[in-house]
Amino acid sequence: MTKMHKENILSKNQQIIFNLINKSSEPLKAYTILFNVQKKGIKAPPQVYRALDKLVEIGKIHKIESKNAFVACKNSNCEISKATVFSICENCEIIDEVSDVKLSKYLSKFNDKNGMKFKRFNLEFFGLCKKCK
Amino acid sequence: MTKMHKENILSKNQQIIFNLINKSSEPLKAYTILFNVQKKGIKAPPQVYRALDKLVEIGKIHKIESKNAFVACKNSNCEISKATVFSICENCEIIDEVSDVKLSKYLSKFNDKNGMKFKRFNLEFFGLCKKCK
DNA sequence: CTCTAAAACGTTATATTATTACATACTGTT
DNA sequence: AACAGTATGTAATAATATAACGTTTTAGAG
Repeated sequence: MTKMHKENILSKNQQIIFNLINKSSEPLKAYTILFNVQKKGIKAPPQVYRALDKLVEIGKIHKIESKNAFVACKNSNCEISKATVFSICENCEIIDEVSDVKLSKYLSKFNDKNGMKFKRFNLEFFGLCKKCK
Repeated sequence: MTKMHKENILSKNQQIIFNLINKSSEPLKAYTILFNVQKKGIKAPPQVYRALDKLVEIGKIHKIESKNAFVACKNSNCEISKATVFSICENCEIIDEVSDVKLSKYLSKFNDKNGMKFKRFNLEFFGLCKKCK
């Protein structure tokens, strides 16, 4: 018998905000999201941040820390939400989630010299994308 | 003849702020820095942020993106300021710069499938440190 | 030395990002 | 129905960061 997964049905606000992020071609910032969902009744920052926190927690979206922006996870409902790798173009700011199993495994297995056991990591690569170089 | 290095003499504000960060046992946030250097005549946020930007640029300090905090570089005046790796304890928030040549080389050589050439990366590992686990 | 361009500085105001605090409502058990 | 846990709505405010000025200092070039 395979491991059961909780359905992770999204609440109303979570669904609205996830839909917006998911159909966006670029990472969205919290206040950009807020402006775009006000017509749907989400009027205040805490509503947005609470939904974002939850969506990050369950792996539906990721936060690009260096940009304070959020993207939908592209990796099959994100089994690897605890192991994120992004590529960021320093010119046009286009951001992609890097899916490299070898890299992810390598990093997931990494242990430092202080005997610290890592549960999670976030890696952000910067450079110039094809178009901008 | 060996390659010449610019001295990178710090300006007054840069030196004050670097000294503070360098002697701190933990990452410092911009406004914590501001409060701590007001007696030295640095009174406004832009003065702090400008110095921080410069110090990051020349590799004397690094920004921990997930914490909006700054630490002094521990790697011999930081030849590798474009390739940073940190370990962060999720409980006590202690942060260390990870110096693993193999890891750094592996990541520096990494190229993604979109033909993007990376110039820089930042990796943040999260877990529980020895004490907290 | 003097001129100049770049870097650094000082200051005010404001923009952007994120949280606290508290009251209310919904959801899924027992 | 009663309860616990999650989600919601709202107002206020905290924390982080930048814009836009004008001035001063620094480091080289001539």
